[in-house]
Amino acid sequence: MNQESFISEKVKNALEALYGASAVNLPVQIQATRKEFEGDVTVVTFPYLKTSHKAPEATGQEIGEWLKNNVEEIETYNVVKGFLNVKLSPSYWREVFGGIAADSDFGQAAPTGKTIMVEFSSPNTNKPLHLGHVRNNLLGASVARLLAANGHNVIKANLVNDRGIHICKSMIAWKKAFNGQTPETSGRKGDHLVGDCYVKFNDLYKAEVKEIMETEGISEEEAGKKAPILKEAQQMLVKWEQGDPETIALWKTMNGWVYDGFDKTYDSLGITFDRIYHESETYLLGKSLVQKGLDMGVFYRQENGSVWCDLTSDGLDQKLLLRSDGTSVYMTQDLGTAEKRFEEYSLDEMIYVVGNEQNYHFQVLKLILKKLGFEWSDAIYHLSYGMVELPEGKMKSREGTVVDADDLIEKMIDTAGETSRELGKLDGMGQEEQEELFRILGLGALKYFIIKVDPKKTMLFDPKESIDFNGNTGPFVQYTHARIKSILRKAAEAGCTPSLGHDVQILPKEIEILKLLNSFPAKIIEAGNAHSPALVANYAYELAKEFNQYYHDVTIMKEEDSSVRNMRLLLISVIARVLVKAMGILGITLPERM
RNA sequence: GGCCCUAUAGUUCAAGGGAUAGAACGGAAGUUUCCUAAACUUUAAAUCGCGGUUCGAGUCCGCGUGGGGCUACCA
Repeated sequence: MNQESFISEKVKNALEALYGASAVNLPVQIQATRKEFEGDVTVVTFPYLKTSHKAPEATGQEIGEWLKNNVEEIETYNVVKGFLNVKLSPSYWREVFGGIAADSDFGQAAPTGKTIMVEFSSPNTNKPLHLGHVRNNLLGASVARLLAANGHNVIKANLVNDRGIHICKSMIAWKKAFNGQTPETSGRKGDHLVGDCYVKFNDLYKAEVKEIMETEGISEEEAGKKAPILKEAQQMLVKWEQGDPETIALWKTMNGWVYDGFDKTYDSLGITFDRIYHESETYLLGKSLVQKGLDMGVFYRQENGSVWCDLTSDGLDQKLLLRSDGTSVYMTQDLGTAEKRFEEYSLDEMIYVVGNEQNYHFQVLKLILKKLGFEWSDAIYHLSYGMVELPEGKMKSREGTVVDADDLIEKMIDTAGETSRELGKLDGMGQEEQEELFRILGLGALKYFIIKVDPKKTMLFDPKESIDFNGNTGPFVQYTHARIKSILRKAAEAGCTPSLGHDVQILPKEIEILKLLNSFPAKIIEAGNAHSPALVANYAYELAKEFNQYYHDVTIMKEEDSSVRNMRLLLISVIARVLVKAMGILGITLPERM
């Protein structure tokens, strides 16, 4: 229990004692005391004025006096307007310190027994991953770890879009322009090679359309429909659906290249999945739900045979669920997939990490599931994130401004290397060790930069300037950790053992740090409830900053009193541990030295 | 047209209805005999506009303005 919930409970006792049993239900507003005031925890007393029938100051005094007399851990209190600042005793903090130091997995919540699926990444197999996917992947992976830290059983799922007309386009272009080329013979990473095919298809298509327009003198729209290469792609899709062996074989081969390519990107981002779904296997799901909806009267059938759900009474539109030719749409598939997942895993929550351009889709998905009578529709959460924009605006593949994930990662690692060399930090480090360090730093910078931003906001990414290694960044936290480890190594060499002596004096500065450390578990819970790893990132930064200032202000190895020195060593070792845990949730490794 | 998101220092981001809106980068000025200057200290600089709810609003509500997204028998 941290200091805030501790005081919160005591305030409830005070309210009951002072104002009667009914006062227990009054809200207890607790916050950390601002630095400019004396105290550790602040109680906001405005909500009690009506019950106490007294002025804010008098009410604060009354509650403060009761707390001081009845709670031995409370040392003093003071009242400023409607704010009651409570100061806890040194022995309280000593106990807190000991508790944290003894908890080897501090910040990890006990198992809750809840199962949560997080679906993220969900790429198309016709183009390599880009910056937008990077935000998706980093967000999804860190939310999954955050929920795991909250004690939930987490299933990381990836729904790969491996079928449809777009895949056929890549296949056609490969046959026409890349025949015989493989990732091995071309030296091109598989996902990039297939991406090239997709781009090539569009080039060929455009050329055909232009020619038809000129020779037949018809509009671009009409010519677009007549282009032979598009017809070929459509025929190929039909063949695919019929299971034509040759088509299926090529499809499998090319998708295989893409998966190899994706795996490399996932690997460098440190991303894994527990369950991979392929749309080629799930796209027929949901059709049975259409019948169910018709039977229940929540769907209706038009004369042409198409099936719809009327959502106008909920402020939305009509939603198509089955085309007149009997084929299903994306929504139908998503309904079916959701049902299957909840059945298969008895999920308590299902989180979709998908860009905000699909907000409407998920609004509709939840609503239709509710109308179909699934109680778990409320357990669906769309973790919607904003786009990543470049200084010149949105990424546009046509203008070649798409930031490729692999290029980006490589560039980050290179930059980390250059910076390290400039700073001359590489003494006595082997080549391999150096490269591993550059990877850790480059990716740390990238991950932190992206995760620290509130997911729902559009974020700006400036490839030239945005990635700093100073300030509120991943490398700052990494640097802090490396410094602590360096001190601890020296201490170990000198034979010092971090420990908390019985009568060691703990300084106010140190109590500040203990407050911050002690709020870590609550921060994890708060971040988990908000599905927001950004809160964890900001916490880690705060803590790292506290350390840097602290270390500037106190002596450790030079400290003559060995019990004080050992206490400080213990304190910084706890800081290091909490930093590792917090940054681990973000998927960021903290180096031992740098 | 309808629906959703968003607006905070020059810039990129914070701020569970609470006290004097907090950092970082960039600008100005300083600090190297515990560790590692990727650090630390000092300093200038902001809530889009108008109403409302509240003891108290950057935060909640309404209207307006700017930015973004969605509104396919595409996925």
